[in-house]
Amino acid sequence: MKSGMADIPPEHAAILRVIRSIPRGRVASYGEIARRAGLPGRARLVGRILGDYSALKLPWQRVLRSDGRIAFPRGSSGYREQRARLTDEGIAVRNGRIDLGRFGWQRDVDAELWKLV
DNA sequence: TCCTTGACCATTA
DNA sequence: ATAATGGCCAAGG
Repeated sequence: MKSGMADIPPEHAAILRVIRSIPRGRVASYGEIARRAGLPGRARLVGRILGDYSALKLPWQRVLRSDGRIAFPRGSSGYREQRARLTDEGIAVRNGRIDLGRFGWQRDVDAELWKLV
C-alpha cells in the first residue's frame, strides 16, 4: 500500500518528536536531540532535518551547538532570527552564545536527579 | 560511483 | 580559548 503524501521515515519522526518536546525557555544541542531520539552520533541528521522540515512549525530556535552557540554564521538572517526568537522566550543570548548551565534542557534532568532546583 | 558539502560532536593538543 | 582530527551520513553534482 502506498501512504500517499507524508510518510516520514521513523528516524525523522523520532527526531521531530524530540524537538517538539523541548520545553519553552529551554534549549538542547543537536547531539542531545539525536541521543534522546535513540540515534546517538547522528547530530548532523538533526541539522539536516530541521532544514528539510522547515515548513513545519517547529521550535527550531531551541536547537544549538553542543557548546551553546547558535549554529548559523554571525550576521546571517538565520542567526538574527534565532537570537530574536530565543530572546522573546526569555533565553539570554550573549555573543551568540547561550549558557547551557542555565537554559539547557539537560539541566532539568540534572535537577531532577540531584535535587538542586 | 566518487567527491564535496553541511543548522554537528568528542577528543586531543 | 582556538584548531586539527576522525566520526557521522544524507544530498547533490
